[in-house]
Amino acid sequence: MAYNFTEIEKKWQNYWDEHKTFKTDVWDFSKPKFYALDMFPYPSGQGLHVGHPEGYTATDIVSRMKRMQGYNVLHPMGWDAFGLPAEQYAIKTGKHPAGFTKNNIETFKKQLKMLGLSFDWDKEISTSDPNYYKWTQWIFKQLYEDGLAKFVDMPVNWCEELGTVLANDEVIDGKSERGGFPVVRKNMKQWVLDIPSYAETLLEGLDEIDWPESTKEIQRNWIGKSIGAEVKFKVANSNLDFTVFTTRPDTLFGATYCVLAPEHEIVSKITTPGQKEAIDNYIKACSSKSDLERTALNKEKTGVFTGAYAINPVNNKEIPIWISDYVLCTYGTGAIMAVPAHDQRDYEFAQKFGIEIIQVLEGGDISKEAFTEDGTHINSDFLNGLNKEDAINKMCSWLEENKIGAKKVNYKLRDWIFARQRYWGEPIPIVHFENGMETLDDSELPLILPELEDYSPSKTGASPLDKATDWVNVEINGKVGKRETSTMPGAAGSSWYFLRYIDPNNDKEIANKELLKYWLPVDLYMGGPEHAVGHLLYSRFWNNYLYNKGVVPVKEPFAKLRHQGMILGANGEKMSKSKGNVVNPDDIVRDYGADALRVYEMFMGPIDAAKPWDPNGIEGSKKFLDRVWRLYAETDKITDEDNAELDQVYNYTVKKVTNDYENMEFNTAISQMMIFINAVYKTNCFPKKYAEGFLQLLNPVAPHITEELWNSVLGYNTSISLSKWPTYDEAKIVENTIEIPIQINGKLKSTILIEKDLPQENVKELVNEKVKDLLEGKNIVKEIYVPNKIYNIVVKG
RNA sequence: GCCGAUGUGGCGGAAUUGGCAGACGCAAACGACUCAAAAUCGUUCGGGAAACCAUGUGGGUUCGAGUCCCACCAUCGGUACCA
Repeated sequence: MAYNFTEIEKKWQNYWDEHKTFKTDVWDFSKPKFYALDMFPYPSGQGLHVGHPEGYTATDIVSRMKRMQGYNVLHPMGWDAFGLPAEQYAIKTGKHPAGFTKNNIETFKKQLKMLGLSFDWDKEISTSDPNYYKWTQWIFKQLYEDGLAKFVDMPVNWCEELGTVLANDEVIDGKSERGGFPVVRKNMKQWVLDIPSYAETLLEGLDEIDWPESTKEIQRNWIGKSIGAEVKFKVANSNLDFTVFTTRPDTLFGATYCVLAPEHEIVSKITTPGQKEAIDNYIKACSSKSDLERTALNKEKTGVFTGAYAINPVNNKEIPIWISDYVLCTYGTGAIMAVPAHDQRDYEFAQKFGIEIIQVLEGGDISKEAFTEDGTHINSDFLNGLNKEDAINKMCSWLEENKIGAKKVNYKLRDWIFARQRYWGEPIPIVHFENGMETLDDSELPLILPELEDYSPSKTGASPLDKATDWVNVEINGKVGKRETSTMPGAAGSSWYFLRYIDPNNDKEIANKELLKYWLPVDLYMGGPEHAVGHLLYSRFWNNYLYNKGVVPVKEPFAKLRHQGMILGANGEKMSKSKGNVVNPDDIVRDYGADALRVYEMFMGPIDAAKPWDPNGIEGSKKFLDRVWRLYAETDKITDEDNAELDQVYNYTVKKVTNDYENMEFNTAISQMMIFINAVYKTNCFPKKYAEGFLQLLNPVAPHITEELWNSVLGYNTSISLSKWPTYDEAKIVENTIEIPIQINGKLKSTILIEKDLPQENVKELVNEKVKDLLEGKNIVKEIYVPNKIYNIVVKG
């Protein structure tokens, strides 16, 4: 018989709600703490998809086990409620985003409760709640006062279709991450956060945290540290100069020209009259190119000679100055020295425009391509004979002595563009006056979003908030000003939400200091790998900043991070409506129950791997739960007697499941529980203490059925969720009789049963007797015995 | 191009980290129960008649390799003129 999961699951969900079973007393410092966090969802109108329960179940399993092991567990959930999709929907329907966001949250919450997740709902937060974004605004204010939030005129990623600027991580292949609309470079006055000033801190912090190595590597690449030198070049026949950045100062003798970015400020000053027209045309052509065009055209080098020459400081040779868009104004100094013999890009450029190529390193064939590896220096005066490392050091010293350059570290990491010309985000608490700007006083926070008739953005870069004239025009201390009308990006609210869960209703500070000290860092953070350089970098930045201010007690917010892999459709492709392979968790819960869904998603494979959904797989998981149910509720096997037959498998199961949960290897934990149940089916008597222990092991994965059996079969009237985690007896796990494989020349020929720790001589005797026939006429060269593991005989002839 | 990850039966995946490859589950086949089917309970289940051959391919180290080393191929992620 199959059990009535619909009834049972509802019953226990209500029980947990009514009894506040999972409410965390954050002030109880008597126990060790465990903070288990999920990346909070954006409450879209689509509701939950099957990917959500995967990560949430994983943290829920660990949370439930830790709770039973005596930890004080914080396991909260909330809503990343500001963002573009809600706004696009508001524009289309004219409805206020707050209204339908609230409805979406209700739907999400209902769906999450239906999955039996042990969240403490008293800690719930939403980023669009003024009581929450008051503190997002407060943090912004601190950043502004400390000079890390700046209002600057700079080229930004402008998406006309969305009517807003975008951060670098929101632009993929020259198109907007949301919607795939074209993105162009445009100069605008923008709010940016100075994340580059934290580049080194963010890089170093990666060494201290337990994160997937691949994710750390993505962050390292994104930060993009490179060590080199800056070198000053004088412009011939003028008193102007410019500075280049290079990682290969050792190749300076091979520099045969310089290239400036088209936007470089010195270009107009050095261009000779004869070259002016060509230069102006080139600059014009570059500025109208979109990012997409620039990247698409990167195969063929283009550029124009300025007519001016620079003086190579090491040998006073005059070398031509060109401009080209292969040099970016946003990296380094926007100017390079070009060494065509030893840089592939310079090589292509020099080949195309017939510029001299001077080899300064031995090796390679520079008639075909640049030689970019290490080698002995030649044609380089005082560097001759040195290798790369020594030559770099010697050149840097020389540059410093002669005051024409110095060692320099550069990072690819750019300012975080922090304003969006949109409605549905946190208002920036700044007022612009005739002469300057000011932040709002703390007492004025939260600065609440005004109501609007029309949420649509303009194509010109004006924010929808500009239309709220009553709100925009303010008078502060007798001065008349205008509010800042751009809003913060979605990643603002999510950069610190994990702090707020700890003390969600505090109206004096972002959270109580003592509580932060006890609860931080997050012990387990679970979410998709797609946030590697967005959210996961921004929140580390904010947390490091707040640490420096003494607001939070730890530098790194997330001590351990794990990713859940994507659940693919049954055909192995990404789920999508157009492919018709979408699995809806509501349907699965209705047809099989939440426990079966949880078991299946955890059993599918390693948590971080991408796995296809198999409709038969969910059946199999349900069958396993039915088997457990029948064993407990429909047989008389459970007795007070002992059963030595189950000692080994039971104790091993407790050990393995406990370790596997700890290591987040849920698929093998479930396998072991299946092995245990199979063993119990084969025997006549199921000792009650083992029956209890097994239910406790299964509880984190399948909380409803285990509560029900704990209560109705084992007769407890308290929740299994609050029971004490089972222990095991190591002595009972070790088997006394061991089957030893016998190999001849490394190939398995036979096996033999021996007593554990039998002396080698005795094993040798037994083995040789066993494979006597196979050894006939052969010379035994060597015998290898790995005690209690394997016996290998090497023979000849 | 560069950086990172992955590659094991018909399928999802195990393998105590160098020691019996294929645990557990799905699918399939057969049997029991049933008038019958479903459900359930058993049994079989990488290939090959066997010797043997099998963990993407080709080499290597080792008594012994899915696991370590070298070269390559494929798939997936990240990144892209970053000097």
